[in-house]
Amino acid sequence: MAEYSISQLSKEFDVTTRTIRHYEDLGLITPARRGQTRVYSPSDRTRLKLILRGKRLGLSLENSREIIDMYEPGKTNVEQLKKLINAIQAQRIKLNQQLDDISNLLTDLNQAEADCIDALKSTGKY
Amino acid sequence: MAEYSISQLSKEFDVTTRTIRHYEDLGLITPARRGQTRVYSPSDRTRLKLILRGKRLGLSLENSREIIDMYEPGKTNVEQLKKLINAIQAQRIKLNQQLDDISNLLTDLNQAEADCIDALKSTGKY
DNA sequence: ATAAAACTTTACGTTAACGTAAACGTCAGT
DNA sequence: ACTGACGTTTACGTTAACGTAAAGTTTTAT
Repeated sequence: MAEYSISQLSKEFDVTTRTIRHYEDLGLITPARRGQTRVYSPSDRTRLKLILRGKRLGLSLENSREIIDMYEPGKTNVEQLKKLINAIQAQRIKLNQQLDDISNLLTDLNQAEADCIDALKSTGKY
Repeated sequence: MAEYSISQLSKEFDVTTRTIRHYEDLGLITPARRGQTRVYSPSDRTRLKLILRGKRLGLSLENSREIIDMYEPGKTNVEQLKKLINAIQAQRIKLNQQLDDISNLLTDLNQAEADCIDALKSTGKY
């Protein structure tokens, strides 16, 4: 089964069809058509997956597109490649910052939780 | 120096004063006033810091407020505490998902970069 | 004391990322 | 032939998170 309908993908990734069409409007996915109906390939599905992952990371759709386009072919231009490498560097920095933030936040959450539990215990209701 | 002006904070964290006032509008920070002028305490500063960290992690301001409020006092109600613990659990799950996403994305970026460099090498211009 | 810098409030504008509704085509099942 | 389920386009609406004036006050520097 190397094909998907829009509602299949919408169910699989738990997004609305409107959302998927929106991504197409922005040129993030360009499914084939059978008549008027959209037909999604595994590659289209992967792109959607990457977009959603980007979303979870707080990337803009524009930003996601840039990253996703890195994996595509036709990037033979030297200047393009150098720009991509720079973009990757920048992205890596952001991600490492995020890792740091998450680590800190998790620590904070642990502390907050411990405080909560202590408070509960002291009520004798835990 | 246990005080900060709005522009001091705006410079330190590289956000506009408008942004800081916006957070106040939403009830995220409530600085004291000297006359009409806002005066920020170290605690206010910390709240701002936490908000901005939340932003980097893709949290909404509302979401950030909930988390930040966890560290504050006056949460003596048992039900409140249980709700907080649940919220913390949910947040932890999201963060772990993010960790996973970042790890995957970093791997992808490394691969993309390697491909770029290979492509550059083959042009003999690297 | 006068200009520049920093503060204030009020309020309309903007962008991203969709939601929502209307109005219509197409095909499977009864 | 009719009813749903699924698909389509077009287009206006909405929310979050500020931006961007405008118009005024207060503080600081020269």
